[in-house]
Formats: sequence, structure tokens, C-alpha cells
Amino acid sequence: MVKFKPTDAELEILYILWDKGASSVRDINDLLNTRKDVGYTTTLKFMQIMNEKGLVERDTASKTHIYKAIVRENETKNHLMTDFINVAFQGSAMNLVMQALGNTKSSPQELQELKSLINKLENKS
Amino acid sequence: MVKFKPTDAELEILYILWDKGASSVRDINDLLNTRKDVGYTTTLKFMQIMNEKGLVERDTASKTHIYKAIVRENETKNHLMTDFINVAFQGSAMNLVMQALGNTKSSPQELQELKSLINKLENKS
DNA sequence: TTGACAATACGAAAACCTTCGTATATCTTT
DNA sequence: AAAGATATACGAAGGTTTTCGTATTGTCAA
Repeated sequence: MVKFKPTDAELEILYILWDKGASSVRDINDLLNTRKDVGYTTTLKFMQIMNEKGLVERDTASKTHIYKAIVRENETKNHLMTDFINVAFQGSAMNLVMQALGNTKSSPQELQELKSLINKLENKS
Repeated sequence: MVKFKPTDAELEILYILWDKGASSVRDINDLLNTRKDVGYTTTLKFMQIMNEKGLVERDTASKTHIYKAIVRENETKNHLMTDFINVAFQGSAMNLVMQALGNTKSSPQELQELKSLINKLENKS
């Protein structure tokens, strides 16, 4: 379970860790810098704070510390989504789904996939 | 269009205004206090700041000011949802929908509704 | 019209978040 | 071993958010 709600900046780093696996501050900072300007020590500070918060853990065996996410991608996403659904959609996931679908175009393949998911759900209950 | 990204606390107030319509600080504060402890002047300050930010406007005709949301519920929700989908689901609404559905139980009626929405979407394209 | 009450205005404290400069430690290369 | 490069540690500035105390203003009733 995620104890602390990550900030947007922290989340951005978590996505890197989930995607790339355990990484050094240097690697993370380089990746962040493909998208925005951020100083090395800034990123370092984030990693230290995220470590204190229990979002990541680090291997300090060698000089270059290696950080990895403790919180799991799915758990975190679900947690964020649940929060969002609770405040914005009266706690109803279906409300969110309807709004999301009604608001973006989806390809026929995607709709097909969705239908088969629905079928699975119907058979389960 | 929402100019300023509302904070969670501000969003909570917006939801009250959308739900209850224009309200006094007293009313808003009372509602907030059914869920958490928050002082009257704290809520007042929020309303004043949200007013400055252009999230709400107020009628100061009488002593008790009446606030109402300027930003629209749907616009704001869509904006928040788009942001969320972008950071958490690679920009794919379908990813979000799948995750949301897979993660909560839905009633047969809801699933039925969803299917008919999908049919509508399929016929549209 | 004065006292009691309720509301707003103002300002500032406290907590966080983000940023980065500087100091210090460690490794590498010559 | 010394110089240079690279890492972490530390602390503090600057910004925003959240909280609330106190002062002031407006309202109503006796």
C-alpha cells in the first residue's frame, strides 16, 4: 500500500523507475532532462526525499547509489485512480469509464477488446 | 478552460459548489466539516483565494457573500482526466478504462449500459 | 444606539515542495 | 600521490498551500 501520495514530480520519477528498473541518479536525471531542465542535485534531492518517504529504496553498496521503486506500478495507479474516482465520480468507476469513453475516440479494435473484457466480467458474476 | 490547476482542497470545494450550487462560506464549511476538521476562517480564506484565481465568483450584495463555481464540472473533470491519463496511462483512455473495469465490480445493469454506449460509438464511426 | 452576534479582511505562521549552491567524499587516471 | 571528475550530504532560499488568530465591519434586536 502506498503510504504517501506522490507529488507529480515524484510520480514522474516513479514512472522512470518502473519503466527502466533500478537506476542511478545520473540516469534518472538524464532521462528527466530529455523533457525538461532540472539540475542534477535537484534530482538527487528528490531521490533522497522519496527514499525517506518510503517510495523508493537504494542500494548504497557502491559509490553510485542505485534506486528502485518500492511501490508497485499497478498498486499505485489503482490507488490514484480510486482517489480520483472518489472525488470526481462519486466513487463510481463506471461513471469514470463512461466519461472517458464518451470523450475520446477509440478505434474499432479497442472497442472490440473492451467488449470481450465486458463479456469476461459478465461471465464471472 | 481551467486556467489554474486546482489543488485537492480546492477541488473538494468545487465539488460542493457543483453539487449544491451557489453557497455561503458557512454552508461550505459545514459540509466540509462533516468529513474533516477545518476552521471557518480557513474555508473563508480558500474561497477568497479561489476567487482571486478565477475558480469561483462571489456575490457581495449582502453581508454574507455567496460563492459559485465559474469553472464547469465537465470541463474540469475532463481536464483532470486527460492529465491523469497522460501521466498514468500513456495517454490512452482505453488503458484507463480497462484498468478501472478490471479493478472494481460492476453490476449487470452497468455493464449493459456500457455495452450500449459501445454500440453507439461503433455506429458513429 | 448599543450590545451581541455573524461575517469578512488581513496578515502571518507552519508545513510542504522545488530548486540548487557548496562542502565533502570517492574513484580514476596519470 | 595529486588532479580531475563524479557522487552524495547538507542546508537553505523561494514558492505555494494550508491553517488560523485577530481586527474590523455589518446586522439585528432590545
